[in-house]
Amino acid sequence: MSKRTEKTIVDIAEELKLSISTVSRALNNHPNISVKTKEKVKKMANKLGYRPNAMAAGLRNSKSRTIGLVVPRISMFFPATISTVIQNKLYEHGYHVLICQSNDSLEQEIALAETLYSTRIDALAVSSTLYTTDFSHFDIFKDNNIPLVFFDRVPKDYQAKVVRGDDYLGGYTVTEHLIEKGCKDIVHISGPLTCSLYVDRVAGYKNALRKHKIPFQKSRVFYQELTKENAQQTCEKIFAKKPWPDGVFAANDTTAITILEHCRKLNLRVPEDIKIVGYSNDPRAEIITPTITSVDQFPALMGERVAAALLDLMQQPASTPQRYSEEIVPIELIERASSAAAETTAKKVGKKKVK
Amino acid sequence: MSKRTEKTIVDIAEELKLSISTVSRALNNHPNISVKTKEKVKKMANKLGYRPNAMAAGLRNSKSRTIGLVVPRISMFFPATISTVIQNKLYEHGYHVLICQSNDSLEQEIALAETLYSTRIDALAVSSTLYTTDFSHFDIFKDNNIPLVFFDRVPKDYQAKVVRGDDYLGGYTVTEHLIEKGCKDIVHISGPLTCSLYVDRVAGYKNALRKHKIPFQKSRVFYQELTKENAQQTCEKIFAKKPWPDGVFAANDTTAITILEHCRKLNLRVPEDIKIVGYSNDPRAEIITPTITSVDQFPALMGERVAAALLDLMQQPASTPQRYSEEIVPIELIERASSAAAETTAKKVGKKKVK
DNA sequence: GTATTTTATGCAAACGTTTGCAATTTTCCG
DNA sequence: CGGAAAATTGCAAACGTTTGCATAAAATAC
Repeated sequence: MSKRTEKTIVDIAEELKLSISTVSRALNNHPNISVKTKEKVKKMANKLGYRPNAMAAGLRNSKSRTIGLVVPRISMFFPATISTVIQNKLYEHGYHVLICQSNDSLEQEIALAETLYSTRIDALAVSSTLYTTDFSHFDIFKDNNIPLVFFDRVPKDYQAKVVRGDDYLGGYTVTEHLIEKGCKDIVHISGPLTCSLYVDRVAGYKNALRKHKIPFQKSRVFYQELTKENAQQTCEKIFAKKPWPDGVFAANDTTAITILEHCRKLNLRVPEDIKIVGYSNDPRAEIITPTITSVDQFPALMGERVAAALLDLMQQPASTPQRYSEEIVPIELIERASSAAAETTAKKVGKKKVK
Repeated sequence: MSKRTEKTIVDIAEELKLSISTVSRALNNHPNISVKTKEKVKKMANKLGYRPNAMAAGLRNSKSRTIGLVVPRISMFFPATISTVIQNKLYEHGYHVLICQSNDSLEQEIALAETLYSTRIDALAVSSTLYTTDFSHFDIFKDNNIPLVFFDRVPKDYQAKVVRGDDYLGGYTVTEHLIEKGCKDIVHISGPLTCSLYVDRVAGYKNALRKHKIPFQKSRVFYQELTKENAQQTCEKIFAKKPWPDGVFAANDTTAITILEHCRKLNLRVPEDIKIVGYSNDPRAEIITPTITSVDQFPALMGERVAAALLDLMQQPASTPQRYSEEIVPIELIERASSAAAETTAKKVGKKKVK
């Protein structure tokens, strides 16, 4: 294999005794080129096994047709689903998506911003690290009029297009739900407050308590990265001394599941002795016994909104003042067995899948 | 914002009254450049907010520093984990990974191969569609000496580097396990035979049966895309008429879970009346009640092997005859409650998490 | 049959790097 | 201090496209 095998439009031009520009235009279906020539060119391109060089084209018109996507991790249900949707949607429009993971490390997120900029992505969508409070590493994109969309984990005070869930309402709804089912002492396991969405959920939690005249107790809220390990530790703390809570609002399903398992070990009955609600509606929530009440955040819908926002921003001329609107994706409480009211437990559990 | 804001090495050169080449070399730490100049250049680069243009560099030396990754879907546990590992590993070495999803559509896979080639990726890793039997759309990569690694769902007769699980052993081990636990009539729900890994698992299943003198019955094997919906339909068929099987070997965990739920509806006790084993060790398998025995395929290890193979192949000069070796990642049966022997059920179930 | 419009093609510059080779400067040594 | 070797720096071409402008060819009009 002698290398030198890469065919270019120059080769096509020579072969056909045409100019390079004609070939380029023919391949791009430029209207000024006659149908006859176009056919000839395309046929020859095929024959020679020509493949366009995206880097050359990209360099020429400073468009990479690639979009950056930064998420904490794709192994988590919620961001994975969103990423899938974004990618498929944008692919339909001829864009590649560079899916990158920050692994919830601010340092990695900063590095990613830098290298993604170097690849001259046409737009960027990001769901930030839990610990990102300063978003200035994304300034480059703004400064250069590169569409920038934040979703799910979004900045608080940073001018940019935002697509997020209704976390205040989520927190409120869950808490009120638990109260209505009879809980008087509800623990909330939250993510760190460096992430605004948890701030909102906590606010919802507090307001629901207030509305129902239940005193808010600082000691009943825990702030932590929502991993299984942390959930286990927190369980130890919660159940170290009585009184035990009769309700738990966990800010994700991994945490809810871990608590459920812990309760099982303590021979606490769920939902009779303690009710549990998670968040995000992870597929595991409806598989475990008892099934866990959770909050659906409609990740597919969010993905579509993000994709639409990206396409929209790329459409409008760079001169257009970037739109900094905020879109809110609805949430829906999915009631399951883990939070059923005591007397209706049997019914509720039996209810699912009534074909 | 007047555009024209993008700084280039030319700007740095002018600012510093240096030549473009010196600037380029300085930024790349070329040994011929004096330390003093390097510092000066880097400082100015910073000051001007210079960011290298990866496309220009890529065009010049026909290296994109980007690697393609094609998987059926990233929302599935197994490929998601592998993708994560590959991406993180390659990122450490300065490569981007374009994670793309074929959505199990051959058509999309072919299109992806084409467009990924156009972006001049430096290497490609792929886990194919269930239905890919003809792999010739990847010929372009081979013909142009672009490293090509297949993993998990790999081709049967196609010259390329391959990293795959030990599916024959997996099928054999699961089947023998069920037999040893007392099953006499084992149904196997397999993926379509267009995908070689299922061929291997079926072979393992058959051989285990033969070894234990259990006749193989064609009607006890089902071939289907392993979705929840298909699993439900197959359940209908299996339990439409007696005798019912006393063991099920499902080729993935989604299927195993669906069967388990179906058995619950039929008031069949698992594992007492029927034992179930899944495949891939999805996190859901150890959350459901009873927990489901499954086969760990060590996705992280596989991801590392794939990443290593990619890096290795990119290292060696294009002239080196491409190595077409096959690496086999081990598997391990993770025994759980769903396949425990009748008499030991209690013990087994109680055993997990004995702190 | 010439002038004018319309349609189709070609020229050449530009995009931002990298790099072989040549040129220049510095260092070193007797 | 002269000259050679070593250390720096610069020139210019190349990577494969796209595109404004100019030109050529064909079609239309008079």
